[in-house]
Amino acid sequence: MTASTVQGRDPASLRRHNLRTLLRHLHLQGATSRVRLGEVTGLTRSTIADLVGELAERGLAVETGSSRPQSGRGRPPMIVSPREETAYVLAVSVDVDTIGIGRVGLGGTLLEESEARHERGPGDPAASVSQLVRLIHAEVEPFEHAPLAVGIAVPGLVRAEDGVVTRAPNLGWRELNLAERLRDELRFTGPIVIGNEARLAALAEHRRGAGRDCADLVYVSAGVGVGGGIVTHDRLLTGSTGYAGEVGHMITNPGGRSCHCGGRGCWETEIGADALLSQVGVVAPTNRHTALEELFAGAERSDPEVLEAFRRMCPPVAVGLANLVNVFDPRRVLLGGWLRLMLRHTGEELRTALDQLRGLPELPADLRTARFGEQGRLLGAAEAAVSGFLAELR
Amino acid sequence: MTASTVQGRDPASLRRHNLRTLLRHLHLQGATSRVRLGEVTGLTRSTIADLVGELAERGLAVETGSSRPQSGRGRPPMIVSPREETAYVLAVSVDVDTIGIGRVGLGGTLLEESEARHERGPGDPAASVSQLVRLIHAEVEPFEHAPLAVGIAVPGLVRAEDGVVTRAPNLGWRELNLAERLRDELRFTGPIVIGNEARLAALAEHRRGAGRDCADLVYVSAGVGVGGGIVTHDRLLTGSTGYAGEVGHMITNPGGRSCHCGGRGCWETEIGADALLSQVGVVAPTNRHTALEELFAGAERSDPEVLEAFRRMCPPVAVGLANLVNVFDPRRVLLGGWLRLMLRHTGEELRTALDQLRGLPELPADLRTARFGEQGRLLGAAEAAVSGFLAELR
DNA sequence: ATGATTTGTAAGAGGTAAAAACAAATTTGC
DNA sequence: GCAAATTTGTTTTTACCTCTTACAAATCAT
Repeated sequence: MTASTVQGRDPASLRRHNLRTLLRHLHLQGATSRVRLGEVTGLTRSTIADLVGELAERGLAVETGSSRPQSGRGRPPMIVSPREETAYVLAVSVDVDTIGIGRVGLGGTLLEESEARHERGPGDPAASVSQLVRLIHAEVEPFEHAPLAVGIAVPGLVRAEDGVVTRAPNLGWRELNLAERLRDELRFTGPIVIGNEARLAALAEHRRGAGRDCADLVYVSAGVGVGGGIVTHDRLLTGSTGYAGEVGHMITNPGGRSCHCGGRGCWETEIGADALLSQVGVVAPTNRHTALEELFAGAERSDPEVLEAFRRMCPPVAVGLANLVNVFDPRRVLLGGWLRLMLRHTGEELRTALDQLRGLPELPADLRTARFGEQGRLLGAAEAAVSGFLAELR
Repeated sequence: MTASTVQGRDPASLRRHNLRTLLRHLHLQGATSRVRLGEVTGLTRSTIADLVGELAERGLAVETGSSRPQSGRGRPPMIVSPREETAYVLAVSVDVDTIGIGRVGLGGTLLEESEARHERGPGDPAASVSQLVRLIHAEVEPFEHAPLAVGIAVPGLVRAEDGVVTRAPNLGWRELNLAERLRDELRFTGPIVIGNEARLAALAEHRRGAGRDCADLVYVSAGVGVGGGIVTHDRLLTGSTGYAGEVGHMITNPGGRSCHCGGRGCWETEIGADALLSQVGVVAPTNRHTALEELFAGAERSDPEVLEAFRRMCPPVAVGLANLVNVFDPRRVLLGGWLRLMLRHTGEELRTALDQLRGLPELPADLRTARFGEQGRLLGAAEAAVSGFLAELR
């Protein structure tokens, strides 16, 4: 993400700004009539016609003579739609064991998706990088047009100013300029945007999920660890080093156990997978993943033991949520991972615990389940890629 | 704060944008040569000349044939300065017992300041409003020109979208549209911006204080209560109801005492004035204010008993700071109120407590004392007023 | 004093969007 | 069916803003 200097200076930048506004609207709202575009942007019919013409020429939009339903009388309007065939981004989700790739059209629909085992070298990102290059090439190969941009979700810290992955402990990466390495090996000149997976999942929820209408949003997802992302003023929080929104390391129990981050009493140690599993009597499982799957399955069939475990977890979960709500004052709080199950099955208890902790009954927190599960990070990577493309649009 | 629709649409809005950019630069950076303005904005000499001409005509800027020191050879540049005499804002700080008013010139200097006892009615804001009107009129009276805007700091919750004071318990206000009431009684058509005092103090630190170069900033001030404000991406956080940044009600001790907010274990109950005073053996003082003054005086002369109290307060203070740092990842943390004294006298202990709690030694928190004390909220109100003026600039 | 350098000024050109006038497509009313 | 009303698209003209270019002014270096 290169820091764009000034928004608008000369007439040309004014046009870029208007083109961007139109494209962003098409991406987020989908097919829109020309007239509606005019109302939204404040531009006149003639200007809209001109701008849309340019978008069509560039292969970013298509105009279709109005589709079916005729609402008023007058001449039926022309409908402008994002052109997914030629205008798409590539979304990549790098995980510890797998790499997911998706092609997402302008407009936000996931056109294709594929997954591969992540063949990574010990501590050395070289193997990962070259596998990424192969996978991306394979994904783009069948299509005539190159992607507009590439977005990559990574389980690690990403410095906002330059997109460098400063630390990804689970991958063994440190200070890796992934975008630069990929740009060199990929022969791709468009924007390559890197982001933390949880932050990108939050972005996906904000743009297309359960937080579409919320300018201020807190997203928390509990799995093995506790990740999250925060949107304020319709923007994803990054902080000065990309650590912002790393809610798992709030200190919710100052006297608690020490955390792998080096801190003490982190939320993650209180409500992470191990804490949850210990509530059903599973301590130090041989395979944490399958143990969790079993627990989740138990929740689905309303196993009383599992529900009781959820109930006992409500207070520590509520402490963290109370903190977040009291500091960020979000319009909505979205819960992912197994917190979704908790909200669904023992939501009443969770809300009660939260209300008791934080007071302010006239400003109740709006807890909801996140819309996307595993797919969130991929969709978020796509959204970040689109934003990157729009930012660099010339 | 009326939500401005689009940034730039037509050529006229482009000019407005450029005028705004120039004015903002002059306000924040002070006198600047024309050439430098061109470098900063990317505009050409001729355009700068034109724009500066308009600013001068409007009484917002003055051009002075270059002052003294000649650096290079060529023709000496013309210097553009904000014109404080005609371009100023009014800053107001409404407090429980006093009302402070200041005249702040474009450029940020406090030109005059005055204070009056706050004569408020019981629960009814009418008396306060009419006193504000009188004080503001008296302040503006001697000057030919009306202020560009008015900014008001209030000890209460201010809804960001419409500037309504939703709750100010210490004043007995609820759902008060202060801006509207003042606009009617004041016969003033310019922007009137209302903000929470702690948030505005944070803004002042960001724009002119100890956080000038920080896009991400956490400000915490402890007095009787614990207030704060948070800046991210160079913007003040407001949240959906203006509660964002109300750090005193983070829950730092889930098992702690109940707080007046209705919550439990709030940071404010852990590190507020009463908690601090109890550390020096003062419980339920007859006059909390004078007891605090005494304690602070003790700190100034390094009274060992007071320093020991500070030391004992380090852990609970550190818990809240660790939370904030881990969630916001700020470039810097600014401490106000008596936390300034704590940092100055027992900073070593505070930093140690913080580091032990939060781990991440490679991302150390940068704790600093805030620059402004009581004056911060007034200067912040002025900054908010200038922002309001720039936003409404036509 | 002369040339180099930097900055200010003025006139003309280019690009962008708005305004106005007109054309096209559809519904409504008869 | 046909005309009027309505809405939208298209074309032309106009206005605005900034840039480019050329030239003038003010200072320093030699």
